[in-house]
Amino acid sequence: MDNSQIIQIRSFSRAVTRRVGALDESYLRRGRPLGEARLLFEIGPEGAGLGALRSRLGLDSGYLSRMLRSLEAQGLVSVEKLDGDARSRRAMLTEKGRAEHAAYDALSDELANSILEPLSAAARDRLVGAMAEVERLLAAASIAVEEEAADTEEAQQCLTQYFNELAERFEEGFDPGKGNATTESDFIPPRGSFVIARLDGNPVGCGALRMIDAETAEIKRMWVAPSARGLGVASRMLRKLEAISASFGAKTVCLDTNRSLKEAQSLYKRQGYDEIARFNDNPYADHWFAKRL
Amino acid sequence: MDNSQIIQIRSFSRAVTRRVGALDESYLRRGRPLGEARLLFEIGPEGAGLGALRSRLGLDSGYLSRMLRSLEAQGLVSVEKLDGDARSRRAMLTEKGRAEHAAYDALSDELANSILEPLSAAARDRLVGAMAEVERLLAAASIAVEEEAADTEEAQQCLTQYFNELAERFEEGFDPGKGNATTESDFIPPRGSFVIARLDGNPVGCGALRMIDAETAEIKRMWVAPSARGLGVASRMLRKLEAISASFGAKTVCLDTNRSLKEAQSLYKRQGYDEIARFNDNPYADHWFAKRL
DNA sequence: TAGTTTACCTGACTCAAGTCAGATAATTCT
DNA sequence: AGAATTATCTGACTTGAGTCAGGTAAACTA
Repeated sequence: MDNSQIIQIRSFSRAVTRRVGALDESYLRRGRPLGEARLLFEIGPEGAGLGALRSRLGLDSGYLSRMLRSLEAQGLVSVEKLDGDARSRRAMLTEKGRAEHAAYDALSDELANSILEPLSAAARDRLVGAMAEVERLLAAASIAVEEEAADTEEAQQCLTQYFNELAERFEEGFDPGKGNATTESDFIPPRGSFVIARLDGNPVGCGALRMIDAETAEIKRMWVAPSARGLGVASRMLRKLEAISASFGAKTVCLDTNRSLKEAQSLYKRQGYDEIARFNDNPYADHWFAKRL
Repeated sequence: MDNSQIIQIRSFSRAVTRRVGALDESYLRRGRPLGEARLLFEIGPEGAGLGALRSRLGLDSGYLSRMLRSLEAQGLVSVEKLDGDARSRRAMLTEKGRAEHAAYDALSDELANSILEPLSAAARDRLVGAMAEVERLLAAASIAVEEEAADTEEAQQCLTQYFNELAERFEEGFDPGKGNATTESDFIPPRGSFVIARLDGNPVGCGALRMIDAETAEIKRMWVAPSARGLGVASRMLRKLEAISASFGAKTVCLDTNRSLKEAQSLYKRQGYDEIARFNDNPYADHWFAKRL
């Protein structure tokens, strides 16, 4: 690993916690413990269930309860029984609580503004652009690719989005039923596998493989959500699927793709796949690739 | 102010404290209170005077003392009388303390590495580049331009660097004495003024003005340290000097510049200065500018 | 040389943050 | 119906972080 990159990251983290970290401390500035301020902020104008608050803020139930009593005593929050379940409760901001919430909001805006204010318009654009880039790439770095079952609701959501996109992009349209001998039951180990890429728990991509014979795996269903493209998610999924194929005994991985999926073709070439002759009768395939593991 | 920029900054700060903030919490991971860990880290392999530690970490003297006793008890730190002054003391890491310091260092590296690891080489470059840009522009945003006396040691250091640079850049060389009727005593209010731009307390630029008659101010000594160029420091100093000029009753601000200082000329034009006829006999001046306030 | 200042230390405190072991009431399971 | 589970609450605790009011010895100042 490039050492100068590590040094830059450490330096960045120091600089940001020093300069932008002040933004967090602004919560403190309204004469309230940080914990209560965060809680007030997290409850928000719409209110929130106590369970959700506990898990989002990572609080002990006793601790949460005590802080809520304190906020109630300050007249900022009311806790009401609501749902069908009379055990679970919901915290809501009172009138005064909403005003307080708005004040924190204004403070945060003000602090963000104080960062922009000294800069020229051009420098502001550059700063905001670079922040967006950092945020996006930090998100990319926290994407995890894991083997999962293909029949869960989330897997199905990925596949639906994948099929919708194919229908939109293929010149000839796309009908999932047509000439498609593969089903999700092919993606169950050890005859196949299914991976999902997740960002903060939410699926942002999927990919599948099935063994077409003892030494050959076929990659299918490679899809990345539009919001996560350009971050290397596809190649990470591909590498994961190749590793799984190898563990199933595959010596070769092959796949097909449509002429309209240009990015996919260049990805496969970049990852060491060579174009080969047609090896199946998929009516939507125009190019066929293979790679020896 | 552009609201989408403020939203981006707030979103950035949330993302960064969540993802990189973990880097700070790594200090906690060695089963030691954060305060002690920070202190250990700040003492560093070379050791540090207690006064320096107090000011750098912003600690109460009693608090520091207690933490040092605790680190001593753990065998990580020794505190010795050293300098001439037998009251002041110096904290040094023991052998064990240095090992602990190195362990924190390795932990930070590891965390930085864990951010890079999932990314492709191209994405790493982009992330690190964007981090450098953010860091640089956050620094720029924290630069403060203030009116100060021109005869302090720091002001003199700025001017020395300014003159050295002129000597390097002017084709004809530069001799501060030659044809230079202006001295620092001209930069004392209300006949003149001097501003210094500081980043974290360190001077990174200066500029001066003197009134050449009741309604005309002249800008002199505009200089920005190479490390702080391209961040809009010069235009901020210029605006500050114009505001001061106006408060002294000036209706017009004028200045001269050498043909080799291209950035300066474009800055003045950008800021609304028009080129005018020669108004002084400065042998190093090739262009003359003026702006009505 | 006596008084003041400085650099550090000690003890006694406060307050925030968080943990843990039950208690209580509603709900679900058998 | 009775037992187990769940969502929340209460009380008793620990630990960290930090403040404040002195105290001591060395160094400076008039």
